[in-house]
Amino acid sequence: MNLMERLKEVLKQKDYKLTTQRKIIFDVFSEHGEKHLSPEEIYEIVKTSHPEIGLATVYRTLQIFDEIGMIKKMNFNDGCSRYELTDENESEHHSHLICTQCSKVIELEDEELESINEILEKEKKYNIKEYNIKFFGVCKDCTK
Amino acid sequence: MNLMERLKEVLKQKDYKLTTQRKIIFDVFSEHGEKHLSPEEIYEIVKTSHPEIGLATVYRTLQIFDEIGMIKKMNFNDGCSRYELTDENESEHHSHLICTQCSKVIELEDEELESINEILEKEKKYNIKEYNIKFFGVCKDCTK
DNA sequence: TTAATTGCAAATGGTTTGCAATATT
DNA sequence: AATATTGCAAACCATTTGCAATTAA
Repeated sequence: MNLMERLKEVLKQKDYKLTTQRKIIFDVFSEHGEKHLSPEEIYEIVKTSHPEIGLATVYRTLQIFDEIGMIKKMNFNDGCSRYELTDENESEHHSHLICTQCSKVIELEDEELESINEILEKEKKYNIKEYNIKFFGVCKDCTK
Repeated sequence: MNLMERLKEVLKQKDYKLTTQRKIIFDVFSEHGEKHLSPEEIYEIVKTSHPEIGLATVYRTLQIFDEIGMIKKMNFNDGCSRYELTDENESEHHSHLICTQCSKVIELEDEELESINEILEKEKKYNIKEYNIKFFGVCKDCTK
């Protein structure tokens, strides 16, 4: 099942309507899957093809997408929230490297995260459902 | 060396003055060491004994304390930033459990974090200086 | 004495909300 | 047709800033 169909299904399931605006905003995520977009950035992208869409709609839509689990809200301490498309497979585990020099955000690869599962095992007594790990350091580009 | 002396020293080292207000605000951390306080909460505490202190001073002071490394700014997605006294020993590594039901924040114990070091080893190629891990789940109280 | 710091009030900027018009089911 | 959603503008709220008065060094 592709992403848009999944969106359609999950929206219906929660009694939300599939509006033109929601489709357009969701498309931005499909086309910028790798990035962590802020509401303002999404608004700017959407405006180029659909100038009539309001910023408030973007915010409300992001809230709903987050609530139904299609995207994930995150905070990189840069003054705004950022959103990333949820990965169907390992949906609730997030791990990023944030470069303290250029502020670039790098997604860590699966293989690099194996040991996290060990920690989760250890922490089972807390009923952990999700984790969010940020490593702060200097990325390869800035190290040069 | 006690905390206040350390503050005094680090402030001087960075050419900041040790003002009455800074002492008062720092005392709040000594007295509420275990909590993650927001600027507003600190302001409320401080006001009871020193009503003349302004909220802006609290914000500016927290910024400086964070900059000089005496406290650490963190974000629990509850609409404000929160600060915690820096631990001299393992200063740059933070790990919390956030209860998704009661929003309580629990600091994880050292022993529970051993495996994090393994990850850090693995990630050395990124020049990692600091990490910040949040586990989301249900705490013991809420599990009952 | 002099530059940093403070308190206050006003400004800022990301996010939310009220409401009448519009679109989805 | 009934209800949710939209766009707009105004409101909100955490945080920042300008400035004249105060204080630490």
